[in-house]
Amino acid sequence: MSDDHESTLGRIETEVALLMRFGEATRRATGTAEHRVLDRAAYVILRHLADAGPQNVSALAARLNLDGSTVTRQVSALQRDGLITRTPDPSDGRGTVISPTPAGLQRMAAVQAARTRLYGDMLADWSPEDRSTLAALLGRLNQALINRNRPR
Amino acid sequence: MSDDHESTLGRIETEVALLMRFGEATRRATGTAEHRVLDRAAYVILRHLADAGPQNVSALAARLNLDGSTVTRQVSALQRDGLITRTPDPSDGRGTVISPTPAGLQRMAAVQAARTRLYGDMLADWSPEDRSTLAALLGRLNQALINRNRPR
DNA sequence: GATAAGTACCTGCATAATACAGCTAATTGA
DNA sequence: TCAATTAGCTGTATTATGCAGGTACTTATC
Repeated sequence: MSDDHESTLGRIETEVALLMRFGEATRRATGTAEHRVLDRAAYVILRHLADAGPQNVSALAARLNLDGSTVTRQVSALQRDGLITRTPDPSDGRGTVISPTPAGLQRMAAVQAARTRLYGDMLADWSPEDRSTLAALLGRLNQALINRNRPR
Repeated sequence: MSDDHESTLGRIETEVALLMRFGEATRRATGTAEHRVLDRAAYVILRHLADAGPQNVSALAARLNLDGSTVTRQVSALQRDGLITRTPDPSDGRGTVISPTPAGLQRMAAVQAARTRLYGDMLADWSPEDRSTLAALLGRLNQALINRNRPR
């Protein structure tokens, strides 16, 4: 347990906490008017549906660390706005499969593009190496978080 | 605007969004019982008081990207629990200076240590270089966020 | 194949953090 | 002196979330 380790971990902890604050503030500031539907988890849901294909509520909830009821409500809102469709699961009468609609994918892509543009602006003076290093390390950090939350 | 840039930025955007979700889930899971006081902004408030010294509500709100009323309530809760003290600002009769109490600093340090330990566990198999690189890049990312929010 | 146990989803509540609007008191500037 | 500004507080609404309970369906056991 060297001082180096401690201080580096402390810095990581600090920076992550700060990043959270900024992320929340940004989400609040940007998501007020038009696409309020994509607040919070909704964007991540559409994102995951686009990435991993249609799936049911439970799978989404497990993947996104959310309660099933929360996902149910998010999905209902998304359906109300025509961004996803619910179809009965042919292999399980209890379940419903959630699929993104073209409009949903479009909306998601628009938000994604806006966010990506935002990062592009902010990181305009970063070297490509630093950018891809950040992406890689964040990916590893998230993987570590996943492994911790799901020791399986 | 090469494809490399786009995809790297996209990855950063993805990973940050995921990190947010995990952070919220973790906070919810850990902060339930005992030190619920340090939920959300409260921890960051104590943290900032410890780092930057006693200051008034407005300064905290500006620094933490929060509404003044939110900070007022957080500070009230912290005072109720004996973690900060309010003293009249000698140089401005309207203001009150918020100072951490020893108990507050202790509580903050305990949470900080727990979080740091958590990161230590998760990043146990990371090389010291990768850790410090992550810390540095997160710091630069936050700085970029600060610069964007306060173009000043 | 009948019944018990488990699962998927939904709904009704409660909670927690937050913002906004409006208020009072104090400061500052003309 | 008085208008404009600022610091902080309080009332109200919003929003995302979890938990508890209910219903319909599935799976396993005998």
